[in-house]
Amino acid sequence: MEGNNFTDEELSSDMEFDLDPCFINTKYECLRPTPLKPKYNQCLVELLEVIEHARELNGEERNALSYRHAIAALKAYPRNIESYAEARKIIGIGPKIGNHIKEFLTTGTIPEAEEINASEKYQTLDIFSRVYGVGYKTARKWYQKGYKSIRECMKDPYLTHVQRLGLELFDDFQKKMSRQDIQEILDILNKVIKTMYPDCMITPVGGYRRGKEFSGDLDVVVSHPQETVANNLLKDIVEILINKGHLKHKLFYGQPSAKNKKDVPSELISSHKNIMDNLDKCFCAFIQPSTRICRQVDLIIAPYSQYPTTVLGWTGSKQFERSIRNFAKKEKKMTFASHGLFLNVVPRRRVCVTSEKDVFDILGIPWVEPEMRNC
DNA sequence: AGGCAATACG
DNA sequence: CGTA
DNA sequence: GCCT
Repeated sequence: MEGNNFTDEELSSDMEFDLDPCFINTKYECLRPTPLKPKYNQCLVELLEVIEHARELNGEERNALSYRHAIAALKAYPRNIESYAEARKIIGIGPKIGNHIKEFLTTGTIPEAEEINASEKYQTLDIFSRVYGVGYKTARKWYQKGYKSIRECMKDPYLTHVQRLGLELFDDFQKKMSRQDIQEILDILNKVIKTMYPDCMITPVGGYRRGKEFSGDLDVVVSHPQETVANNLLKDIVEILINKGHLKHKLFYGQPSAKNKKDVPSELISSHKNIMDNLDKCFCAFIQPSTRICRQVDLIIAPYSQYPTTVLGWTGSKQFERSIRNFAKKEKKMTFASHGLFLNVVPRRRVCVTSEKDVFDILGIPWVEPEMRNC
């Protein structure tokens, strides 16, 4: 070190190697805002997302998760990454992904991502996995059987009921909804549901609430101040939507059957009587009047007391949800789920919340607008 | 070396 | 177990 | 694949 009379200033003023001070460098994505459309690192993020998706299709979930962490950080980063050293300082970017970034900085692309994009196999797996009811296992099975198109998959003799529906509705479900399309459906839901239950609360969640310009589906959380009324909510709503000709199919219909069976060491879980607090939901194919296109609409019913956590839990993004759950468990000895916030002490205790912000406050997470939860 | 979100349905 |  |  002798002879090197660098001042602190000089040592740390290599902007190239310093993280932007505005960036919140954390492994918990929920602790910082992540915009839907970042101003920086867009191209890099797109390429890394290609690799991430390929890992998922390959069944390498943990590997894919690592890419997701890195991508989330880059989306939140307030300027373009300019060096390998800079990238490596970001929590979540290790040697492998760091090398991809180095390649990108010198060549303008990532070879592995280019190979994946050019691969017929991945193009096909990608299509198959977009079918409702089909994950990477089924997609790969179909690919191995030699299927090349959705049409060929429809001839498969082992389709589940849901997969058959997913294939039949594939073309419609592929069509993205504009915010106006979604508003049209929301207007109908509001009118139909409030005519029957004037006090019903109806909140659109999912990507729409996060500000997405186009959505593949619409998620809606419905609740009612009177728990007794809320009991038949889903059944009544689905029934009336069918009667009015809006619903074409039920893709998934789960009810809160009072079966809290299993080894339950009993009474625990909640201090209240809400053990049968399964959320009920109906994923359905909804015919949009103006276009006659079948839209995937997910109706989620929440007991009034769980309304805030359900809205938070269904707003996403997927990574934001994983992050907030992870943070709650690791840093606060709590469990967060759509059906509530719990303190993991001896008798596991439900923590009452009256708003979405309550959850952030209790967990000690700075408020993040829905539009900034796009990690 | 262990963990990576959580949970219900078919 | 596979999917959402 | 990355963090602890």
